[in-house]
Amino acid sequence: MVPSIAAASHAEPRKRPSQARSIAAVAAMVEAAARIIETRGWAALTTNHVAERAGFSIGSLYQYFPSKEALLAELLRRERAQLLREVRQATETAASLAPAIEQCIAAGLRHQFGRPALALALEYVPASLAMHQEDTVLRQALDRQLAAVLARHGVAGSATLAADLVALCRGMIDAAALRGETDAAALLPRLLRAVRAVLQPVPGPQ
Amino acid sequence: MVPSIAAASHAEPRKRPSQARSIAAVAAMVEAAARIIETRGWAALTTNHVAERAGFSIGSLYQYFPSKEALLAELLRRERAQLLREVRQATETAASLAPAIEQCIAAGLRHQFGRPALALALEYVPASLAMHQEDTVLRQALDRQLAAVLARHGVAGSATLAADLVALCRGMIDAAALRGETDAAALLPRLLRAVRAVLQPVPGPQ
Amino acid sequence: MVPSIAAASHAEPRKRPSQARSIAAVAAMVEAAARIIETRGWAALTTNHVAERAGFSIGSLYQYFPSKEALLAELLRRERAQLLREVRQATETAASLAPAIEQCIAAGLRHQFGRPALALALEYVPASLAMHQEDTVLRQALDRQLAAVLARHGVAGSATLAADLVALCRGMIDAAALRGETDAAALLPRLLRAVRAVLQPVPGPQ
Amino acid sequence: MVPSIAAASHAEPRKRPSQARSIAAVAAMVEAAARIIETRGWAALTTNHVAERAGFSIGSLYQYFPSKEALLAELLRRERAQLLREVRQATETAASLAPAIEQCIAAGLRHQFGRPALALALEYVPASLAMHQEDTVLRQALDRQLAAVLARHGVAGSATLAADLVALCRGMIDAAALRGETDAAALLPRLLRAVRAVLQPVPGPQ
DNA sequence: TATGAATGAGACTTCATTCAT
DNA sequence: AATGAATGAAGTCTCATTCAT
Repeated sequence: MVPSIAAASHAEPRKRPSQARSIAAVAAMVEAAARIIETRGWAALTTNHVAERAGFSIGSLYQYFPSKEALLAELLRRERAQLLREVRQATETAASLAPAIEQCIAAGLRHQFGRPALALALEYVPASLAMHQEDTVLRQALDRQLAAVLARHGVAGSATLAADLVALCRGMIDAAALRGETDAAALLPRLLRAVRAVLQPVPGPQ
Repeated sequence: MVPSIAAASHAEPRKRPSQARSIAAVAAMVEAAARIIETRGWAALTTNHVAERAGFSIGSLYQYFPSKEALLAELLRRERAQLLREVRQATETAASLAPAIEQCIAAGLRHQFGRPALALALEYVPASLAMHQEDTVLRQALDRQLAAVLARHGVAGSATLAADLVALCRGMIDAAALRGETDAAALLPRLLRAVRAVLQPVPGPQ
Repeated sequence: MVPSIAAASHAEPRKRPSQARSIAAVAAMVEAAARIIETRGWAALTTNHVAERAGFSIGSLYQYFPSKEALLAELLRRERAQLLREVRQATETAASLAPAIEQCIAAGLRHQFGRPALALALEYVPASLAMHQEDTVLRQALDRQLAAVLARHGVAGSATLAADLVALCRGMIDAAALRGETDAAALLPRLLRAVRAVLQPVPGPQ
Repeated sequence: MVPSIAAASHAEPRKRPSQARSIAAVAAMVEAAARIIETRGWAALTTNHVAERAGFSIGSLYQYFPSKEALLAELLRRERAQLLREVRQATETAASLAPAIEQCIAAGLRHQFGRPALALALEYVPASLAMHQEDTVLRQALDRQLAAVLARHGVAGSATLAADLVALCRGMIDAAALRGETDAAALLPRLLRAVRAVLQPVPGPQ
């Protein structure tokens, strides 16, 4: 009856926390989850463990989240929201395409290398219907964000191109992180080069 | 949420199967696991289920694999070995760099779109120490393979560049698969363009 | 996710037990459940407790029953089947209506006073969809059984009448048990009298 | 399966409500409980749910009732008191035995078919020591009520007979309700006939 | 060697009840 | 008096793994 990830309609936190205490509690639990994933991996992420690390009882956790999955979804949102915000800001403030791109990539790197273990783990969220939807939504938001910048600056075919560029960067960043690279500064020029190259008009044959 | 994988001491099959029957048994179990992952996801991959689908008893499964993790490792090896083999062949038979690259990418696409659900799922293997090591080894093998081609054809800085190229392709392919793209032919030119662009000598700032 | 009685499709035991050991295991668990209900009430009927009393691990219990509810359904069936069997035999062997009725009532009394606490408790099965259906089916079977006898012996309006007679007896027997009466012999004549009276042709006014 | 009711020391409301507000609060909570049982069954009857439906905080509920069980006991009393009152009135105003009986039965039918789901559910109160005592007391009160009428009208052996008559009616009414019968008018003559038949002097064997 | 019944730690979740505010 | 956040014991159920046959 319980387990296996029920296709849940409850990937939302249980209370729109209105009071300061509630907000703090939710934040504490999400952060506890983040730290466990970071330090001990998905396998150690049990609801009891999260509650304990957050300094609450298990009952309290379930007062704020209807399920383990909802907690995870919230964590995913929290992390991705941060990235999305930075990307949005970059695309809105940059004067032209080049710096916009550059700042987006920088944001991506900050996101990945700020808490590398966490960021990497969140790319591999245990699949489940609800989580997958959440994930899809957030990925699309990022793709759209970039597509908009490209379009605004007159780049053609932007939707697919944007998705490819995001995917390409993500692939390179994740692989670097997976190999244990910790130097974002060393990665940045490689990313920039790749992205610029792909954005270059295709040289005609010959 | 995720059936935790008890950390097993070795991720090797229990016996170098000497008899034809053993080889067939191992293959049947690995394939059963693959089919379950493909059709019903990680959550449904229980050892009992695998044994049943393979037409064996659970006891027999544990005669061939010391742990669930070892079974997974074998599956991962099987899949990646196939890709490695094709890539090696491509790099060895191709006359020059361009067709070598092209055939590598084609191999990657075949691998991903041959059994898309499986390939995608295997990028999200529930992390664990042993699996992670296995995964690392196989990724490095691929990276080295490509680095060798690049070096042979006089491309400088080949190690990092190779890793980046592999990562870039993997990122784009996975993202496409995740979005539900099923048309490898449509993806190929985008990959080729990206790889070629990155391989192009950097235009001087002039 | 777990609790509250999920409207289960699984009120059937998990294995049609084919081997002697399985049959014994199922029987042991059902009987353990019966004894717990008898001695300590519904509240003490936990799956862990049942398994322990049956001398099995909790895992084994779930190998034979897909849910707590299925175990209960099996117990209900076991008990009611016994009653149904006796009633069927009574109705088939009795030469005329009077002894048929008499033997049915005697069967009812045996059933109730054989294991009074259990019989009483089973009249108050915690409602749930699956259990309720099971219960309904078994009640109807009993009603139909009696209706058939009545019809065979030329009593008109038998369906409703039979249901009423069964209900009337059940009410009297349960109430007696609830009051702590333990003397079936004292109850039998009262039941007989009531049933005969109701079966008597209605005396015309005047 | 059944939310176990912690054995509470007393099943009395916490205060003889002296103020109008208290009386209203108690009534609101009891009615909320009734409605939940009616509409969503025993499984949904949680104290938090009751408090919410009644428009109070869970803390307030525990100011008026020492335990969930006390709340249930109060509900049981409320429902049975209503029935008892009607029965008492019937027995006190009726001129002779026949109409007294008739009105008692009518009261029983009103009680059952007025709020059928509730009345039926209350016959299946999750057993517990305190509730069982409460239930016993109320059943006895009803039995005594009827025994008194019988005695007053010169029917011999009234105590047991009364108990049997009550039980018989209860059995028939509950079974009808359980089968989904909703027509009290159709049930009344069957009940009357049964009761009258049982009250008839036993015909000599002749 | 093969079988599959048995194990049991441990996961998720609920809900009656308390108590600081 | 009222609130509702917090508690935590306890319940159901799963699944990797073992071992007697």
